[in-house]
Amino acid sequence: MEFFDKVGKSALGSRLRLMTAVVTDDAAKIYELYGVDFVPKWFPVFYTLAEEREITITEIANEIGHSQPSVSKIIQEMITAGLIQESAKTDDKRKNNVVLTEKGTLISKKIKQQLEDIDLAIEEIITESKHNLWAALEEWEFLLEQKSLIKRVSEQKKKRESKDVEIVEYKAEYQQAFRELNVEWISKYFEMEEADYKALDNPEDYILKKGGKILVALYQNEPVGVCALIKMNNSEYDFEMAKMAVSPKSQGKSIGWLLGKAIAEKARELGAKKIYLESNTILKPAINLYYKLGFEKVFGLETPYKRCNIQMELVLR
Amino acid sequence: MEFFDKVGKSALGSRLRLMTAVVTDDAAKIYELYGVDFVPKWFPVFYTLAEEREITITEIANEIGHSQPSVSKIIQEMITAGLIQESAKTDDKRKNNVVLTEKGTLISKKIKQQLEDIDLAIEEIITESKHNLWAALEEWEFLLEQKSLIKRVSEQKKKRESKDVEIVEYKAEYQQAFRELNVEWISKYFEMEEADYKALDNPEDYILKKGGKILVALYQNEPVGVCALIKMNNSEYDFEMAKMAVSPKSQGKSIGWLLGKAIAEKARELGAKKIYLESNTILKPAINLYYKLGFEKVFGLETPYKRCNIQMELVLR
DNA sequence: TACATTTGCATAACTAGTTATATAATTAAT
DNA sequence: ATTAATTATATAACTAGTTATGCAAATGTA
Repeated sequence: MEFFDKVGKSALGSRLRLMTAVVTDDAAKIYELYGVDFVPKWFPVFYTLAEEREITITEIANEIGHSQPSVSKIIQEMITAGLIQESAKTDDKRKNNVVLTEKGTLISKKIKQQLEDIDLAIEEIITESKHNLWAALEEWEFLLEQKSLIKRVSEQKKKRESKDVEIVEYKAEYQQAFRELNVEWISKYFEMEEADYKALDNPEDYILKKGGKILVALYQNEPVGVCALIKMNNSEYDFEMAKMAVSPKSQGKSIGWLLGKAIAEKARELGAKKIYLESNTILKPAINLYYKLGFEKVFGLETPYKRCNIQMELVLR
Repeated sequence: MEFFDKVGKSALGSRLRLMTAVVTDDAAKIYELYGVDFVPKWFPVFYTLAEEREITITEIANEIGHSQPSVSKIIQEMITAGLIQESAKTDDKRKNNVVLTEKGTLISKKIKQQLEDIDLAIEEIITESKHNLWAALEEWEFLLEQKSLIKRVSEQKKKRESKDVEIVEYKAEYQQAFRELNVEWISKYFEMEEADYKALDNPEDYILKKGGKILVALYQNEPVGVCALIKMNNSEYDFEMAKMAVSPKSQGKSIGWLLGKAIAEKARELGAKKIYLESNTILKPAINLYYKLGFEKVFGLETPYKRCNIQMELVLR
């Protein structure tokens, strides 16, 4: 199909579907060729029964990777066709154990030769081809089990989008964004406090002039995240990382991570050995981010904020 | 899936179906991730429209390998969703040309980034894997186009079955089979003639004692095909190949071919340079076989059989 | 030019799967 | 010993495709 060369790999699903149709269409013709009264979709169920003697419907479904209702229907069809029968009931009356009938066993023998021929035919194609479809499917089953396609795509998305994120120094024009982004999350989870208003209304005086820094994350030139480094009066810590806020609309672009990294770098540039932060454990994603950035729990410093119930530090190196 | 290791390659269809399901399930989630109001099955049609501007339903179907009704339904859904519209009718009033709406064009742009991300994610899997699924599918499409799976399987079947065919010399116990197999086809297509009865009722006297030979094809120890080499009174030919008959139930096992080859070999052993045969052109598969065995048309010999309308010879070397 | 054939599309009916849900039997927990 | 939760199955409704078929328009042909 020329189409697939044009579209690219994102049409993998369509390409697989077409190949599946080609193969299963021929499967039906193959049973006809061998004069066996058999429907291709029965095969996985039938095979399992031929191997396992006696087995429940749900067990078959798990074995062959179908849904339970699918197997349930197939079983009914095969009972009608006289290939299988319900076996002597077990003690568990919910279970519907099934076994091959005599006719079923006969067909199973008849089919054996056919399966070998198919095996050889497919083996022949594999020999003719450079890329082994069977082995590729096996590998893909494993790789997608390890990390699903949606996970992989979402990682690509993040990677691409975080490339479009730019971290810049605070300018007066970002004051409104600095205030709004912080007010948004603080008032959502807690209540705005005196110290908040001071810093957010007048970052120039309350943060920058005291020797602090503010960084802004721009996405498509719009400020979508902010974070401040506030000078502390403390022998152990030079700076507190605070007022980190990321617009909910821009989540999933690793903006928090990029801001945190940049702030730590900035603190290092300014000669700090350790930085400090205060937060609250109900902010799970934030706490998670702090751990990822390398922060560790500490105890005992005094704080003007009611909402603080966890304190952390990051040793810079 | 452990199941597939057990079953073997004949479950290729099932394995493909499962992989298709895994991939297309995630496809739906991917559109959700990107906040696009879009159904995965629309994609091939949508892509074609985005590329080709204006195109008919049947053309799309051919392009993407779907059936026409499938595209027809998808088009209807996408019209309802406002992504495409019927374009200014062409002069051919049967045709239903469709184009993207403005909304459609917008989504097409929005989707571009997404497609690139998917492409990269799949590329990543390909890099991680030893066997390239995408390339394998491409190759298989080509190889199955060249020779379908059913064709390949049927060749395997023939190959295997012809191994179980044994060509043996005539014995008295095969007289009944020799007669019946021949009577079956002769009386089906023509009428039994005087010369037939003589040879079939008493091959010992009429064929063997005159220096001829009869070979019998056994399949699972049952006689399923016969062929005679009859001594001729002719300066040019030593033998006539005649009374070849194969049981209709045993067709497709190359029995005719094996008998013919064996008869030619036997004639060579007996010192013949050329052998001769008579037949009728309504027996197309037979004539075909004779050509395959190397026989060529000749003209002019006299024959006792009414049914003869073609004469052939095989030069032995 | 009239009639047969072909083409493009829509619709209906089918297929092989799915998810959602109901029911009965069993097992676990109080 | 009840009651709640879980398990095994069946059934219903849905999905994404297929073939079969009918109709109207266009094309080919005697």
